[in-house]
Amino acid sequence: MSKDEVATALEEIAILLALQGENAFKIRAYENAARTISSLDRNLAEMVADGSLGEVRGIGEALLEKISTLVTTGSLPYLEELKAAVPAGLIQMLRLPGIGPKKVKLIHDELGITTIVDLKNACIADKVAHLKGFGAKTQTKILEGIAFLDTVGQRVRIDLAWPLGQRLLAQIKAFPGVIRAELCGSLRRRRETAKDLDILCSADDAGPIMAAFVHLPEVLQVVGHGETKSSIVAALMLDGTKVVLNADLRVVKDPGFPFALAYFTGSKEHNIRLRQRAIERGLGLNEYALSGKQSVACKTEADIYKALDLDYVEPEMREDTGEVEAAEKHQLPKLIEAADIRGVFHNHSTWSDGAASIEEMANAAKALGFEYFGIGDHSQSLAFAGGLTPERVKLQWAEIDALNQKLKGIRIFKGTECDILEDGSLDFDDDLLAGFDYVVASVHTFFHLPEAKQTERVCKALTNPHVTMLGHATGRLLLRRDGYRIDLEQVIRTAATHKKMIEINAQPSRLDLDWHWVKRAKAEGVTIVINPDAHSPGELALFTYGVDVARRGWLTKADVFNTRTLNAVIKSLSR
DNA sequence: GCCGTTTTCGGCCCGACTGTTTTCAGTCG
Repeated sequence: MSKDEVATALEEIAILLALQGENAFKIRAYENAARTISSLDRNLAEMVADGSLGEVRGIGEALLEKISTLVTTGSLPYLEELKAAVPAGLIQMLRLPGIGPKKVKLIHDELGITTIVDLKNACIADKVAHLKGFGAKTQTKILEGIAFLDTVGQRVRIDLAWPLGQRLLAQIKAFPGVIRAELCGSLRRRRETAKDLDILCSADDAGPIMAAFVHLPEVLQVVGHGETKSSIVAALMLDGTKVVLNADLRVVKDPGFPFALAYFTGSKEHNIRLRQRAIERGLGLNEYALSGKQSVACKTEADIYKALDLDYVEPEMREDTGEVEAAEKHQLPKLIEAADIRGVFHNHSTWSDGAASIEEMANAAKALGFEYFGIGDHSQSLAFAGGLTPERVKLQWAEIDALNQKLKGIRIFKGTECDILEDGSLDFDDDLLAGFDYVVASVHTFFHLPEAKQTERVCKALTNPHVTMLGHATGRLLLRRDGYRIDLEQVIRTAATHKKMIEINAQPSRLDLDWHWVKRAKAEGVTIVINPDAHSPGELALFTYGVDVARRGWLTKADVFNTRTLNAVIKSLSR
């Protein structure tokens, strides 16, 4: 069983225990273990085998045994027993806003309800309002929640959440009396998806700001309206997609702004580490202050970290995956920035399934400030995407040569996104591949292969001397489709051995390689390349989402190939 | 269920808001 599968199993245990009314700290132990396992940067099976898993913080005797069983046998009797004891419908109920494990348990124990449908009927029959701790409002809230179940509370991709967040933020900044305002939460940490928007502002008088917030034009529903905190459901149409997200606004006094900013940026796990650190120093940290016998004045977040004897941690690294330790030892990397990117390689034109000519794409790349730009249209077997035959490849090369004569200030590279065939061979023969400046090797077919076969297939492609980089390593589509099953550990090692790069595909629906694995790839010495996989001029700008992933994966400018100068890239590709 | 220079028991981050309650539990982040 893979790391992610083990983590999912542990999360499931935590949820099932909560529904049984177990001790909250026991539940947290499972939640923590799930997170710890998914962010391990070593092979889990190896750690089970050599016993080093038991040395990991948060993994004690009981968890070690359960994880070992999961890894070696692929299942866990304890989990199966829990599942058998808890109806699946109860887990669905947890998605209802304002409804947690305690209330779900009561609904089940008192009314024998096991499905959402039964719950809805019980609410309509006015049975739920009479439960202890429930009332008419809770019952109404449950019914509203069921009606919204399919639209609200779902995670949303960052490229959709970000514009909605910015739109709300801009209006809040314009409210009279607002001194400072910022997007916090997972959006500030640049997670690939968001469940809600956390917005913070400072002002002397919170009342008018709360009132104005719940009346913004994007408000679909007011969930809460307190003195300093309000929650809304906000909606916005973006390119034909209706984006619906919960948004919370908190108002604090301006001197407390840095504390609140740190607090609401999270992650929760990172905050807990900071607070524990404050306690060790005889201080207390919350969203208002860092204080002991007297409060420690902090003008910025950096001051807070300094007061805790830590270097400043960029929001993207605040996941409690080693950043606190690194900040203590002054070993945090200086993260790459969008401005460091000098060009991109994996892009499409009308030669295959793109929407614009090579010239239009190249000019758009130049307008973004890029020095070089690579076309990597599809290869022949991908007929549905207009894959190029060898004959058309040569015609395309001639066009690129002509454009390189004509255009100034941007160099176009001849590339291909060459399909990896089922057996791991490539879709063009070696002679043709040798004629490209670079080759992106990608999987677009046979997603269903068993993990070992898929891994062997991709690793074989990586041994081809003409391959430069691996495209979208898992084929995942965020919130829509899991990636194909593949042992990324082995893929990364193979890439390292054969000196191949791995792409961070910056399409917001992909963001593949995932940041957890980016960290791992860096540790193995693999060079990363950030590509927008642009199918139109406008999509070139998506590369910044790839930079976000790189930052979450702790990459510096030096770790990323396309931060290099044109001359350095030419030199490297001609080897 | 985990952890330990306060070490094998008794803690485990903490505050806002809501809805239910006459002082608080549950939920959320």
